[in-house]
Amino acid sequence: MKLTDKNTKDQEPTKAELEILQVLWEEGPSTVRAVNSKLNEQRELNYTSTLKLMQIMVEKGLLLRDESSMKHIYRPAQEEQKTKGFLLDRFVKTLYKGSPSSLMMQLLGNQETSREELDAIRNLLKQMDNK
Amino acid sequence: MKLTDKNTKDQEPTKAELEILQVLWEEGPSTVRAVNSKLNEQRELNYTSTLKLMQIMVEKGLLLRDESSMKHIYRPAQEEQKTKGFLLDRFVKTLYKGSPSSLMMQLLGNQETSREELDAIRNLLKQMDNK
DNA sequence: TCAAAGGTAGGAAACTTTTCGTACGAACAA
DNA sequence: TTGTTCGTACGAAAAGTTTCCTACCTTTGA
Repeated sequence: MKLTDKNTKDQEPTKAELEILQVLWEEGPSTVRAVNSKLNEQRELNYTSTLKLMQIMVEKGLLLRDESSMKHIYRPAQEEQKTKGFLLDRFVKTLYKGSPSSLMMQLLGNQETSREELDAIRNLLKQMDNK
Repeated sequence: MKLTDKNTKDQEPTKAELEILQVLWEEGPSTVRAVNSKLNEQRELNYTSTLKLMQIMVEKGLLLRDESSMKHIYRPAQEEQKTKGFLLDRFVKTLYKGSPSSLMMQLLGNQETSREELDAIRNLLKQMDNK
């Protein structure tokens, strides 16, 4: 992280940080051990590695920590939707010149999308019309 | 890059590498100088930095290089759609459990999407029906 | 009581990615 | 011819990310 970003509400979780956020969004506020256990279902990772990363995330403002008990409880500083929305916007901007329909074209053309998914998208558009 | 990945068709351009790919997709096969000039419209970046990065990308197999002239000509090894499709799939998988409609919901709910964009998406869905 | 288990903190090592300095050859203009 | 410009190659520094070792404290069970 650049010096100038130190206090500027950086956002922008790294890959490993995003993994941790996903666990916390899914499981709710958790201890380091709980998060680490979850991560270890996917890959091997030392307890202190997870601890260190989560400590860094507190410094960055990505996580909040309840220190009242000895076992600290961590939770995301931002809501899941807000963070993912932010990442999505950047993604569309970077790869598709900010055009959602371009992204859609890629997405639908790219691989088979299930009937359910297509219906869900159609309903979504209908709802937009009604507004 | 891990040793074990050295020869395994890595894909997965980094952030800076993606910038270079975007330029080459947009401008067509180019020299390092041309790419660097383009990049410098956005941010300051030394010529040799761009050179080094593009050399690395050749090693990784991300770019191809025509060395027949003194001024080497670089071009992407993969098509734009293929690479972006790959990145998009991973993005959906990582953030939205592989559900395109979830992503859409976020995208459309998140910010105002223009009438044109919505129409384009509707047409896209119609075309899917006709298949 | 006291050893074992489980917790945090902090620093350093290992990797990856990004940036640039330096060396050196080829082309070109004066 | 000769110096300036423009090109590549290479190595290393700088920056960013990830992993883990070690120290040390608290809790708990025998």
